[in-house]
Amino acid sequence: MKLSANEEYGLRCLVRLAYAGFEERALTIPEISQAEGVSPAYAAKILRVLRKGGFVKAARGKEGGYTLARPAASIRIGDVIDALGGRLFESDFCDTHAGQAPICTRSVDCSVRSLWRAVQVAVDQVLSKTTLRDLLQNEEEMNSWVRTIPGANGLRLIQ
Amino acid sequence: MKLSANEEYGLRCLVRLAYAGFEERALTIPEISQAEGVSPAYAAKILRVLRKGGFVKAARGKEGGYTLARPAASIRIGDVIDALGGRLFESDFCDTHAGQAPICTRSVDCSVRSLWRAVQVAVDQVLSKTTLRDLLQNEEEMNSWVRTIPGANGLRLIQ
DNA sequence: GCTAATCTATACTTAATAGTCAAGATTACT
DNA sequence: AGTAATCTTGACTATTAAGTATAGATTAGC
Ligand code: FES
Ligand code: FES
Repeated sequence: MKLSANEEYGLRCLVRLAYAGFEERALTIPEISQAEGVSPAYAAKILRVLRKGGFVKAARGKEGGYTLARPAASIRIGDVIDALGGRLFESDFCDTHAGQAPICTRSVDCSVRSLWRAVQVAVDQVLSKTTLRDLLQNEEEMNSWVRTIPGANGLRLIQ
Repeated sequence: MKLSANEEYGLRCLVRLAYAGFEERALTIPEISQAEGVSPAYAAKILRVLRKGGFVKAARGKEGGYTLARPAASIRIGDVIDALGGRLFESDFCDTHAGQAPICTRSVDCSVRSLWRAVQVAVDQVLSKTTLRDLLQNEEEMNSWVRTIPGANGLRLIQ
């Protein structure tokens, strides 16, 4: 249960593009790569995923670069994370368990599955209510915003 | 953001041991391996992690096998998952970002970090309130139980 | 003490993810 | 048309996670 490298860097690239969008500015791979501290080749690979997911668009040639494909407020972070790293608990998760025969406690009636589903729902509750626009604020503002997510209102971010 | 194989199988092994505990029975590696549909060698590897985490204890020799190290009600699933697969967002996560120089949007003031923290809190809210004892019920019972978790009360398990 | 059943430890192989490289395609500018 | 800046693609290598193999240690029962 780890964030993948794609998720970590991909989201950060998107945020950076969103900021650049304020000034109607496209960012090139070298710019993004340097800003995020990853190699240009790797940045390119990540940007490709984001492009195929429909979150950014690219312009080639001189004066080219990447921009958001649509307004930050209409980009759900949940969708972004799905594109970059898949879901924690896919709906076919239990079809692909290792063994064939005596799967789980009681096959079709499994409390563990219920737990995983609950965790996925908890994650989705945060990620599907957050848009890229929401990430364009400083950490403190973001902390208080997160507390307003319905269903997650008990969240204590300060440990 | 995927469940690791360790997490998936490790938790299932624990649940099985908990059921066996009802009858004061130890389970051997061959038994567990067959029940969960993984190789004996792999089951052994997973059981070792669980043992080192203090969740199960092993008895060697004839009549040996694994049993829970303590009552199911005192085994928090959050702790189990931590031992099996680490946390989504470790506290030093942002210290270990790739590049050195211009980390994240504004280094010490990062909205992305706040979001990851919120996701981690959401996950913990489910996992730290669930004990192994809670998993010893059927799926339907488990579903309704999960809905009672404070802060997660908006959870809809049926999609 | 011997044996068979059991766990334990470490090393090894395979598969998946992370990250790099190089050749090609597009565009703006002159 | 030529050139330099840019994205695009697929193949490659490196690192980590998943899974296997093997030899050793412990215990119960005879
Ligand atoms: S049936 Fe998939 S976790 Fe139990
Ligand atoms: S500082 Fe770590 S995600 Fe921004």
